[in-house]
Amino acid sequence: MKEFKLENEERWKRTHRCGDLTKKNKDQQITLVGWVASQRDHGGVIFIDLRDRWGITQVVFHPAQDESLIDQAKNLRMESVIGIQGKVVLRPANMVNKLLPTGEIEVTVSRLIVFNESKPLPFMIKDPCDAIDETRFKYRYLDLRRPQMQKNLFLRHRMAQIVRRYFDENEFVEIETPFLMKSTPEGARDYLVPSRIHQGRFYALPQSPQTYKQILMVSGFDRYFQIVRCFRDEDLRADRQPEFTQIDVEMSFVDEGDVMEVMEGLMVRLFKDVLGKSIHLPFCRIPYKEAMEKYGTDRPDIRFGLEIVGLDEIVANSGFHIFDETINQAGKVCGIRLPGVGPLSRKQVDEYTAFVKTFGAKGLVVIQITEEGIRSPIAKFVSDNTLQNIIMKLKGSVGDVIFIVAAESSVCLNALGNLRVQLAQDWNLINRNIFSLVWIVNFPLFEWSEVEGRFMARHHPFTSPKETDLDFLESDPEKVTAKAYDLVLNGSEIAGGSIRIHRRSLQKRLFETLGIDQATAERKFGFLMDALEYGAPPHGGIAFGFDRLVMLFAGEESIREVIAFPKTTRALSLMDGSPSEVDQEQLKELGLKLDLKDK
RNA sequence: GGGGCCGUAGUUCAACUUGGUUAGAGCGCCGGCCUGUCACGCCGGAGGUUGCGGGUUCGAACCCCGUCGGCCCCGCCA
Repeated sequence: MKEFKLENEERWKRTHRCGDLTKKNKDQQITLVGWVASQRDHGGVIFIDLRDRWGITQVVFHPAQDESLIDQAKNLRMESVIGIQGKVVLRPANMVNKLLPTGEIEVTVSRLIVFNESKPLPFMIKDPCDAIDETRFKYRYLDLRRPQMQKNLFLRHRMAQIVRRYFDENEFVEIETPFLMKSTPEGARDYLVPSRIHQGRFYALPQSPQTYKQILMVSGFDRYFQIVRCFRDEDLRADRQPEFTQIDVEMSFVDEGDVMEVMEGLMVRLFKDVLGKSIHLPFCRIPYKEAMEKYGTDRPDIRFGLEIVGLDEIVANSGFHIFDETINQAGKVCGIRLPGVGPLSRKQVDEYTAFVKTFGAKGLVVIQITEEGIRSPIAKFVSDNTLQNIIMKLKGSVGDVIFIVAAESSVCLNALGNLRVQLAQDWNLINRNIFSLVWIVNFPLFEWSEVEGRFMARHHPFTSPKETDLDFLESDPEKVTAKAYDLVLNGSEIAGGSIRIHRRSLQKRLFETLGIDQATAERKFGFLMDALEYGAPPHGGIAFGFDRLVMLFAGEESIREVIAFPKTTRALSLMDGSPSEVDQEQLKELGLKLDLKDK
């Protein structure tokens, strides 16, 4: 590798950026800096595509120029960083590159400096990237040079700015809350941070700034927001990272409708300013119960039909023991109808059966309505009458395929809810041009946890019950509805919030129902309970999953595509190698000893 | 914690089903040619601990077990 000198770098201050030059700049003497995006050596003339954040400009070396310049240009490698000085010239009409904004011109180079040569690359900087994820993550700095990744991060930036402007205009104040906070019992696993000064004690990284923002309401800030990192030590998914970004919002003296209205305004603004789309207000609101029954999930994608239909009455006492048994054990028999694409092959049916089994369903009953008649493995077990009733209830006609799951109620709905989405994808039933925004409301406040053997807060333990349900809090917790709301975009939960409890007495009752004894509640949440006793206003709020929102706006399938430095599904950072072991000295200073699980 | 797919040259893949001579190809890299390309083109060349460890076998990229890593899903994620 040749040495080069960086003499008098001032001279290499750029006059333009790589996306700037057009025929208006004809004959100007200019300086550009950037990366070598491609080098095309024709033996005589040499072309370089010079790239920076703003674009690409073709620069040309002509053989008439001095030898050392040509020699340098010949040896330029991809992704080396260079500066050039030269003259802007018009390209001959038949050489114009219509794909480039700068395609009408090129720069005839008279001077070249190589700021830094690049080694041969592990992969080409191009869209789409042809490297596997593992390689992309290891060389994330190269991956982030790709136009698509830059575009995604610019989009993320723009959305963050719009969010800030919107809330600022509406008199929300952005206040930073601590990253080092108290570990709390409920919820996800905490990331812990050992304290050096107080050995044996730990901070936790926030799962969300929930308690702080409530306390800011007690302090009278009335309207708060923050674009803030949150941390949850749980297993990862395409839409879940251990650290992720939330748009956190809280308001005082509001009810559910007030919070939703402000958020609808934000969504309207984002859709208009980012995507140029108008969306209709107010968003449709679906009660939790209806969402579960019709779509088998609390985050329904309503861009397509395939709604779930209950078949309990029709198949009760049908003589088909799987149906009968399910209903006897208080389970559910439900079906969905896939219109007009049948009949399906044996292989397709097997695949869908395997699919519902991953959600705990024991099997999948398929009824195919064909020109030749009805085909179904259950035809020999149930009466023609029952079969006809099922088809009638689902409004089936020739070419349709009906899928039925019989199982414990939540398993049945969950399996069909997921099958519904899978079918829509497989059979192209989703209109990609539509954005469906729905509020899910009237959530149950509690959920019975088999694992814990107690009721758990479905949202979080500070969520207010509806006043009408207060009497059931102790007697029949499952009946209590929460003042909670989720916002769902195309089947993705992008925000969730609630009106909070603002009186200590009610908060205490809630902890009791959750099986958190008074001492524990006092120890873990005493500061919040205390605050509620000093003039806490009625308040509520919401939090958006910012990464998911950006992902959906970017049309990406994974939030890793909109996070600069993401973790893998094993929560590793392949670029910097975190998490990593630390020196004994560091542990000692913190008063920690390792007691590792045997492998 | 569980299930599925995957790991072969710098890189992306093929060869694995059915074990058998020297593990192939594209891109990149190196050398040569080329004055209008824009993923330039043409000719030639180098480049491999088949993730790692063990087993089966006369013989393993291929079969088996374990392990590490990537992706997707279930559980989990107040």
